Amino acid sequence: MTAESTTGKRRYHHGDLKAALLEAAEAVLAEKGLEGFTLRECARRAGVSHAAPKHHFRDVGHLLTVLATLAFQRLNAAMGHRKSMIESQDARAVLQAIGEGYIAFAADNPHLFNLMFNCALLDNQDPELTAESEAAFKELARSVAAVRDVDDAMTDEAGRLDVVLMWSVVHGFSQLFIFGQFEIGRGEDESREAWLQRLSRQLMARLLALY
Amino acid sequence: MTAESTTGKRRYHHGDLKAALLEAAEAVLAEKGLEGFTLRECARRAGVSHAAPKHHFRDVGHLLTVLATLAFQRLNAAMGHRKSMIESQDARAVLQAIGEGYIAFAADNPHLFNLMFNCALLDNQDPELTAESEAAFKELARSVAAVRDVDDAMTDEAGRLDVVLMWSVVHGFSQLFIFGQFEIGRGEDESREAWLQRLSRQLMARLLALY
DNA sequence: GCTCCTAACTTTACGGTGACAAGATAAAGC
DNA sequence: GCTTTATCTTGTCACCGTAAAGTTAGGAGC
Repeated sequence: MTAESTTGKRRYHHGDLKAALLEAAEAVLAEKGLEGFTLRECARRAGVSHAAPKHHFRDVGHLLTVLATLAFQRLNAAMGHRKSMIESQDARAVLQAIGEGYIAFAADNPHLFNLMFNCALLDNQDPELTAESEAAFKELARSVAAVRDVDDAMTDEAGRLDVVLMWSVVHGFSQLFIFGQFEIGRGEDESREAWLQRLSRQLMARLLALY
Repeated sequence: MTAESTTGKRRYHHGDLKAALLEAAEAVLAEKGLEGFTLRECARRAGVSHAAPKHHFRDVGHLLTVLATLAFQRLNAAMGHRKSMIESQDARAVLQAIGEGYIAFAADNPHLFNLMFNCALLDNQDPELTAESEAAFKELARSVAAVRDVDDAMTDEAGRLDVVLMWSVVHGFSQLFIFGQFEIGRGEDESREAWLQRLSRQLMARLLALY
């Protein structure tokens, strides 16, 4: 792909700079966080000059918007994967899987999660971004509808409320977990991963007691 | 206090620059958001040179940490106020009031809420900040304990889970509401405030059905 | 009153940032 | 081969946070 990897010499034309910049951006985001994110650092890692990104992205907000769109795709994939992993496709089990998938994605990609839901630089009018974001929402709403045994959860007031509740729980938990607010109740002999898995499972189960 | 307000002339010594900077900081945060926040803009609004803040705050992170500490105090006050407003001190009514207070604060001060829970520049080791943050958490845990009719909600596993659930709901809802993710289900004839009030009330009521 | 000390603030400077304009280069089309 | 065009570089600008050094004013001791 990039000639550099084979010849070791830098070409004037990168080859696939757009993808390379997005990859670099995610790495920078993971290392430095949103406040430490800089476009120039991305360019540096991709091995190009500081002005090179301009040709592929309008500005830093545009790059982040595209990255967030990809992140939403991965969130959707994560939820879908969890859903496909369970044997019984019982509505309650599906909802549980969707919720755990949401939380697992957030815990695995805290920097991306933060980007998706807490970045003022994002262009929320961007059609591709909103499409992916709505897809995530609809996946969740569909699961709630199934548990309520209706076609569309958003048609009646009670259904809408349950979707809001469900989303709030998984989102709030993810956020607070990432921020480290729950560390108090963690046993010392338990790994962070195991603890998260247990907690998210219990949380969803408790919530399902409403039905 | 500041001589400027009475004489109209700028003094070399401000008088109460620390407070003035914090006030300016909140205004800047409200206008420009966290990504548009600059220390120099704060200094400008306080009518001092760009290096003046250095004497009162180590760096930009320190200023934001102090501001976040004040914000947590206000969150605690908001919850306490809601709690004091209800006539019956029934445990369920109290929990409902606490939750609604949390959400109301977030909706009224989205910029501060974002600062408190989504800013990597904050010094989470700061004792004053952690003290206020823990106070908020304890207020919530206490309300959950009362509903469960126990002294301390954090002693048993089920109690801890309910605290986590409760916090996740109010926090996640606040976050998503601020981000505008719930605009879909809003009637056009309803004001944003009335809608929020109704929604948060219903949300807490639905959650209380667990008990 | 005076002097001295020190905290509060200003000025100046440095490296880094995003955005923009203009120039250089290579790849692709004819 | 020649031209066109997209891609990338260099150079510049205003602005940022931080630091060092200089300036001012308020207060303590006399």
